Amino acid sequence: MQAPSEAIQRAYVRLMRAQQAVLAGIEAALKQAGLPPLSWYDVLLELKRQESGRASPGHLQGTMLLEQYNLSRLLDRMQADGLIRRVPCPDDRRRQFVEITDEGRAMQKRMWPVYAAAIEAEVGAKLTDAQAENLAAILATLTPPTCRA
Amino acid sequence: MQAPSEAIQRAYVRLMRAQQAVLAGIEAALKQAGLPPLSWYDVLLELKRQESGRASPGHLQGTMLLEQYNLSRLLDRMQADGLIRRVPCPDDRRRQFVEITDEGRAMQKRMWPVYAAAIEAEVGAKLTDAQAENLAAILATLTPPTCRA
DNA sequence: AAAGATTGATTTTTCAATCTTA
DNA sequence: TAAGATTGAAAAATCAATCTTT
Repeated sequence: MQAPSEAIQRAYVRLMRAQQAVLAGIEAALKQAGLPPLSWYDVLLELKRQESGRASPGHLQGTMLLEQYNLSRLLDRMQADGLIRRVPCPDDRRRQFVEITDEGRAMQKRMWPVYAAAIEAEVGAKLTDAQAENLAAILATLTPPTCRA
Repeated sequence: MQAPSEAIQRAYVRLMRAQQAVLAGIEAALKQAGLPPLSWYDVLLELKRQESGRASPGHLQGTMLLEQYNLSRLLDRMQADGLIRRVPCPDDRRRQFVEITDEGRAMQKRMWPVYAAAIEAEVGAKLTDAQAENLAAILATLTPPTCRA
């Protein structure tokens, strides 16, 4: 058995706790404002970033570290709320595109101020920029290259 | 609105991604070994750490950052599997103790090698001890004092 | 009324297929 | 057969009460 060092164990536990605390604060702020959960924002932002306003489910899955079936149902809910729409892909009819709607763009704009304020409260208020740079650099080592923001 | 700086945003995103990647790796290792999820381990370890082998649900809730109703059902499942047992509290009959069973202790011992190897693979192999110390110190700032391992 | 814990109903996630096209 | 995506059934998480004791 490979026993992790004390230092590694401490870092691991704090990674879990810190993320949970930050995430809980942010989800609570969104809910408090009557807005949808964070995963919806992630999808909206990723689509909005594309010139075309579209991305393949596979791409979303990769950037969001989501299971396929999980994404499928997330998109169901977002489509039911009119924030995205599924568009068939002419080249390969197994595939499709997910496209952000005007309502989706409006929702992203509406969510950002609340989200930004929550990030500021949970992280910005507690770390200097130098600490944040340092933190980001170390954390990058723990994440596969493809999902590094 | 308080816009978080670029540095803060980067750190925030990487915190989310890194935790998710590490956690997914660990849960996968446990499942692969036919063991219960990580939250079960957290409960077992916290109980084992107590001299009496007992803790109040409120204490578990605090150390694990769990909702009350959520913990209640987690304990149901663990009790059904014989890993813990609920013991009435004589002083205050609203309260109770959660007590680890011999089976529970055995399960904790069985889980640790797999868990340890996964922490080593996900974190230990990617960070020096110095980086881990650094990381832990910065992350401590983001977590309420009560849940700092 | 408040604290500690649980429960019913609902939503979300997960697992294990399944369906369609390449 | 494999890739891309979805689905039914089961497990877990969530919300809004509820129950018991203080």
